[in-house]
Amino acid sequence: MRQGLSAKVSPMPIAASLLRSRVFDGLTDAERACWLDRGTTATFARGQTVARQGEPARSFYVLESGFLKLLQLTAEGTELIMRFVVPGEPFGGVVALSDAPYPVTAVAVQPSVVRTWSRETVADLLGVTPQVRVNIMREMASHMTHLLTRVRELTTARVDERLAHTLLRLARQCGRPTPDGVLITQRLTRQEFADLTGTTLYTVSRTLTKWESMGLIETRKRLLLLRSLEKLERVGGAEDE
Amino acid sequence: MRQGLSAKVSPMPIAASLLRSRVFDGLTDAERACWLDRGTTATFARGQTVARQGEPARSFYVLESGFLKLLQLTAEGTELIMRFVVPGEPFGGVVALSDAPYPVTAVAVQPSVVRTWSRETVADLLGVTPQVRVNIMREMASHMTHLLTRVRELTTARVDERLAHTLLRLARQCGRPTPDGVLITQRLTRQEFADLTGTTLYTVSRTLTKWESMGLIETRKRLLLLRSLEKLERVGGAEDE
DNA sequence: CGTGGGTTTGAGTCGGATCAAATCTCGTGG
DNA sequence: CCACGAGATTTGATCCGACTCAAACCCACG
Repeated sequence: MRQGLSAKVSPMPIAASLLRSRVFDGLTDAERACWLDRGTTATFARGQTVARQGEPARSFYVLESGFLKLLQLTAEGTELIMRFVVPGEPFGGVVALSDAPYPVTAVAVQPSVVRTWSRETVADLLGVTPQVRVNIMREMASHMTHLLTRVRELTTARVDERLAHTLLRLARQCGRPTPDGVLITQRLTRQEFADLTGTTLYTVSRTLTKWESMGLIETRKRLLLLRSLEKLERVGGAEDE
Repeated sequence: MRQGLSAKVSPMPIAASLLRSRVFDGLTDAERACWLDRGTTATFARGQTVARQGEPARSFYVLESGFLKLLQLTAEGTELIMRFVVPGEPFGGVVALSDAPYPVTAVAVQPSVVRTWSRETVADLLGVTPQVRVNIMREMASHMTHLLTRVRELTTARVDERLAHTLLRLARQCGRPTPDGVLITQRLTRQEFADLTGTTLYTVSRTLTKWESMGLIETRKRLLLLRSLEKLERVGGAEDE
């Protein structure tokens, strides 16, 4: 049923992204090792589902490598991307600690390796290293804040402004600096930008084209290059050309 | 001043809302009493601000009596209501446990009494009763889920549908059953409904008027009476007349 | 009574969704 | 290595929901 679980499971790899993950802040090396030991890894191909919205939460995850999107599906099937997950980031924590169904679906955008802990294992390990609970809460608090500003933007800001913020957020999360600006290191479709911003792919296309002609951004081999973060930040109020 | 739980009648119910608050689930009576002891109460008149968005978080709160709204302000001054707080509900918990500025402003809609714990006191008490941390996380998880569905609704649903959901949520939070339907026990202005739904007071007015003429709702002395929750739930897809 | 906050209602406008179609890209297999 | 086809993107034309502005109205209150 869950396609993802057919993925292969291996015990050995030591992922650097896990070691420096902020969920393990404040732990000793031994404690970190203990967490890693007790988790299993699973790999997912592009498009596979790691966890499904509405299912009872069975596991806590940290992404080792790859790239995931967390999304909500509407009744009509439109998908809305809540956020992306980059290596080192946890997900499913919300519910490994309270008990509720997963609030979102996690899908691999790139081939991904995920470290997994069962509910019981987490409960067990938290007994030994309660600091992790605090770290997870910190993550939650930060997502909460993001969601709040997103709700605010959705009701007050124009599409242009929201798209600009989406790009800036992506730049922060998976951008690489280059001489000409910040390159977003993921190939995202117009549709995905739209799902992320809460608009349609057509509007995204038009807007990006406009910005490209204004020299704000540039598309290089399917990747987006932001030439000026400052100017992007100012989009919204000052729409002229 | 604060005494054991062995019942003592007083004109002001002594924090009954606090005793049954879900933040204190799983605690013994003694532990609850301990929390209550260490908190101080403060009262706020209608319109006063309890905590301000952006300020460093100094306290954790539980509402004893009254009614609060948590809102975000935009640069232009538009306010957007994130949620209401009814007696027994905590707020500011997000940040008493991580450390970030308050993500929202809390304003008293009705004269309110608030129990307050300082950051340090909370840290102290959590050492003794760690269960409270879990309870707070459960609250956070539930708000998170609400925010997620709200974000989804804002991008996909029509105003009618969103307003209907707003009313249903209010009914759940502060509704009282009557023979004719559920009465929302707070006098909210059209503007507040709008701030809550992410629309304008004009659209709210038109929509409510329409629903009233359809017999879905009714205004009684400034309060809103929902005559049929079921029909309200079906609004959105089925707009006809 | 007046006065002011809240509400209703009307008319006009526009951002952005929708639908349709042409064009581009790139991975794939021949 | 090239040509093909599926998916992605661009662009145009049209339409509608909901915001905006303006004005009248309704009440609760002193």
